[in-house]
Amino acid sequence: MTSSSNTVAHPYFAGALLEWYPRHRRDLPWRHTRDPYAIWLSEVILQQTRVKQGLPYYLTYLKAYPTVQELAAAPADEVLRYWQGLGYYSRARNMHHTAQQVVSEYGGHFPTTYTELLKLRGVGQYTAAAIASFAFDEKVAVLDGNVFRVLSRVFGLTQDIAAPASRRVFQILADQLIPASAPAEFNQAIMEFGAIQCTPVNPDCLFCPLQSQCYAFQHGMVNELPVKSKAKAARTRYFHYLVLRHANTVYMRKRGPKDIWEGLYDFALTETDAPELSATELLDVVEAVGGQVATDRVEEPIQAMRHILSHQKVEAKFHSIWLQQPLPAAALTTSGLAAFTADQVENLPKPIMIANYIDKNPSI
DNA sequence: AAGGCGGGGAC
DNA sequence: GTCCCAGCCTT
Repeated sequence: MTSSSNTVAHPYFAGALLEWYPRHRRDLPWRHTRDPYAIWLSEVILQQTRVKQGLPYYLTYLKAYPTVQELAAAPADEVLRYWQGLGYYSRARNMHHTAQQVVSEYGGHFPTTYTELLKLRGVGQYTAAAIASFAFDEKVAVLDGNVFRVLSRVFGLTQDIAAPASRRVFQILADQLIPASAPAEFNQAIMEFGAIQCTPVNPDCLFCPLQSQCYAFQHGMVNELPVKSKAKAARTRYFHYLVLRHANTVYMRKRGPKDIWEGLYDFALTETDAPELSATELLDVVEAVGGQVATDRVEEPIQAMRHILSHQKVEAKFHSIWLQQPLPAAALTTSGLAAFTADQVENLPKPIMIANYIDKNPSI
């Protein structure tokens, strides 16, 4: 615990935020609804995602699936296809599962309390608090990256915000600060304040309404707070994609669990510990999936792409390979590959790197 | 408690 | 290059 003087709730904190909010808030579509479905949709999309990036996806989903019933009834691949490019794809899979559960077990109506919302898949403490307060006016404080930062600076909390154990301290403080008269407004206000004014870099302290009560500003520690331990370095992986083609089809396969891009489609793949893959090894892989390389079209120029994720760097090489014959049925079962036309490929959910490769090679 | 899981934008 | 974003789930 920190010294008690730092954690005493300031009487003017909520008031200052609630005064600031209506004068600075952005006009965002999910702020015009009390529909728990729409609010849930927006909150799942905005997990670890900036408003600017998530906004078009929100509009897309609400148009494609205006109600939870329509989302529940949609094909899983279609739900995932709309998510393409947004990342953290388990959010889309969990969202689909929860939509079906809300329809089948809750009669199409979302739970109305924090505790019940927390039981839904893909709904954690933040999202449950957001829905409970925004849709049902429950007095429960949200804790997201913005809130951690604002509270850390204003109240001088030096706990590592990356450590799960620190959460308790921030939650207790936030629960003291949130006013019973305006829980939804307070939650919106503190997050918006963090996103617009109390930013991670170059916060606008000069015109900050909390300046006089901000521990970090008064102690010259704005750039020191919040304390956050560094993420460990990303590992590098070497992917060799075999873009197997025959006639007007290309072979793709759905990626499995326990690796990146679960449920998305890419090509036949072999992974190595080093950047290189010899021609012999390449042909071995083609053979392993039951392919016979056409003698006159062994390989087009190899294309290379690099893709950066938070936790991995993927260096991919694409080998375009024309097959003499379609892959035999038995090989398809073993490899998980299936033949798709260009139109079908367009509608498959794909990692952004694969989508980019296809865009650069329109012949597929 | 720690690790896995995306992609983009700001600096 | 680094950091972080309206986090959640699994181990």
